[in-house]
Amino acid sequence: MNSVNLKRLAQELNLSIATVSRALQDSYEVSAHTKERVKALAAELNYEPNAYASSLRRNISKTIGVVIPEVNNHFFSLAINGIEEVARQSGYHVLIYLTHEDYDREVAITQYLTGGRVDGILMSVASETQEFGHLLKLQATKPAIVFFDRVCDSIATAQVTTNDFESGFQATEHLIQAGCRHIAHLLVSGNLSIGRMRMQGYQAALQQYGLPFDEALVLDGNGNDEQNTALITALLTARPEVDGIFASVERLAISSYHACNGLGRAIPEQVKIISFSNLGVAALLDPALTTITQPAYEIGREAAKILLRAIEKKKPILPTQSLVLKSELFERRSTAK
Amino acid sequence: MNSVNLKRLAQELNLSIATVSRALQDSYEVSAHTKERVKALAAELNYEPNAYASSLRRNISKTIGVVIPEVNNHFFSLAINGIEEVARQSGYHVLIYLTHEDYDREVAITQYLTGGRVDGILMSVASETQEFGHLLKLQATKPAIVFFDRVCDSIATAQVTTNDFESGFQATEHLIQAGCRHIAHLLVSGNLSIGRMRMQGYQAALQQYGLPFDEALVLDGNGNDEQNTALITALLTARPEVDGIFASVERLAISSYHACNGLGRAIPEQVKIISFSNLGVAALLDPALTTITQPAYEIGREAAKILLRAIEKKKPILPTQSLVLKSELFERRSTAK
DNA sequence: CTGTTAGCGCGTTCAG
DNA sequence: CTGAACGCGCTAACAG
Repeated sequence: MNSVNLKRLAQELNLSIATVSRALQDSYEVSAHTKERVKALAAELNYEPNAYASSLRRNISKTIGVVIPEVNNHFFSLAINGIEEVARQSGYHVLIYLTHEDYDREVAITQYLTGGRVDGILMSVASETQEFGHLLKLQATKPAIVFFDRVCDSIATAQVTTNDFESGFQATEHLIQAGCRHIAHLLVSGNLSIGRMRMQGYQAALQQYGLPFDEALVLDGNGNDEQNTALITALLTARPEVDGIFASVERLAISSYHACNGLGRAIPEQVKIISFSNLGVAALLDPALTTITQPAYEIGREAAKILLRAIEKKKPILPTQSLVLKSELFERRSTAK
Repeated sequence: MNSVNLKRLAQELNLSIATVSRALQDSYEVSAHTKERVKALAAELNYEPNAYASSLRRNISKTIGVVIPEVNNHFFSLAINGIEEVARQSGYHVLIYLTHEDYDREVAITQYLTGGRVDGILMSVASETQEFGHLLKLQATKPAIVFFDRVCDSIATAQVTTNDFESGFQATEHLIQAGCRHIAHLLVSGNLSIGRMRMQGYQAALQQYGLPFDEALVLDGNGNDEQNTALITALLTARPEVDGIFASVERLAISSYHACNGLGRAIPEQVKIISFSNLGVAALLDPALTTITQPAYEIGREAAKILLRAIEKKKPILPTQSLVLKSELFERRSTAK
């Protein structure tokens, strides 16, 4: 272990530990001269305070935990980016935990976090999670929580989300205005709040434009890519009138792309595709795919800001601090019509 | 703060703090009966040990730090996945720090980590980093370090890398065997070890197959996507004989793809492209792009395993424990010729 | 088998 | 302005 501690500095300078401690904290009750001496030696010996001793004493860890389903996803990794940025600026450290959409892991993780390891938590709940007892238990102990993207309404705290209903509406409207009359919707994990909201936006748009809602045009793409492609191919074969596809997640847009290519349906002449882009891939796939992008980086930043502000002020986080950011509909370079 | 601590348990059970502590650790010198009583109450009150007190006392944090350039990258996020997996299994926590390829941040981060916050560090050095003083300083204090992917040879420790020279050779050979005679190489950050190795593999393959090395066919793609696309377009225009492109990173393969499309060069009939895939995108772009994929997840796992094993055994990490994993050349579904 | 004691390194009284 | 003393919650050595 690193043996450069306050005691060592105090000995070398013939000062007491208390004075050294105060000097390093720029306490007003220490002479400028001693401050200089102390800081000089600290720098020379590469003194770094022991974070755990400090945390133990002050009951503050300067650490936040990020609990997310996975990291290998454009949305979440951008969010982490934003979180880390804000945390670093405020001198906080970031612990990361992946649930892999597994309920049991989520419970185990929240249990660790009860132990005072973190001052606050940023969380996106796993798709499997249906019970929220572990979150209530967590809330009962110290750490502040802010949910982002995948929220939990049972807990009274702030949430940072995107306008999924509106975006779903907008996406569908985009296809309708482009001339589509038979629009399929590919959703994922009906269990997730975000999927439901997007779906509702889809239905609302259909209704507003006087198009029928046909349940047969809604697919649940829970399988792997091959299975999804097969499902979509089957749908397009059975219902050749489908002229638009609204994919709730990017993976399904890619499967749609392959399905259309396989069937020789031209994109976008015969079938127009619009998709949420959480992978950042579709934008590169084909200029003809229109994407809706969540402001992942900003979501991370804003969620972290709310959390850190609450921690620093030692105030509870209120649901009224929730934020809804806007996704951006991104139409690729105009396709040669 | 959570006031369920050993003292509280001890009081309620009329036992000493020490006994409660031992019981919770399944010490052999505690009666089965008391163990039961203690554990029952601990479970009931949701006792979770204070991690910092324990760390302070035992001088072990059960935490590792991961220092990487960015997280929004298929390679690094998969690596984190592997790291988190191994860490979780061994009861370790994972702190994450992003350098954004910035030398000063890297220095600041390594300085924090001197403070005993972590037992070990997994690191991929920033592309900007040329001086390694901060890493030497870090090594002088406690934490064990293992480098992965972007290594630092000045530090005597284990590294987990991929066979970049061989892969570069193999990629070039693949193009040659497919009939290419004028192969361009797109590299990135000549400063990075991995880029150099791939480039050397390229040169070695050319030599072995008796093809000339033409420096004009090597581009450094450090700009943004548009700039890179322009550069490649210029190259392909100036040197129409180019019939193969070996991209060192995926971003450049995508730019190549767009450049070829812009010039009306058919892929793969006129130009064959092969690329390292660190984004996981190219594989979806076009079946005609052949990719070389680093086993990112395994790299993360193996690096973490080496690190944790050393920590647990309290033994220094030797360079001889280094590992070289193999990248996989992944030829997409045979393109209809 | 259990209790007492002594720190880990730091921040914060309370005295001077 | 500085020092002595205490305790955060936990573990480990030493007694019994």
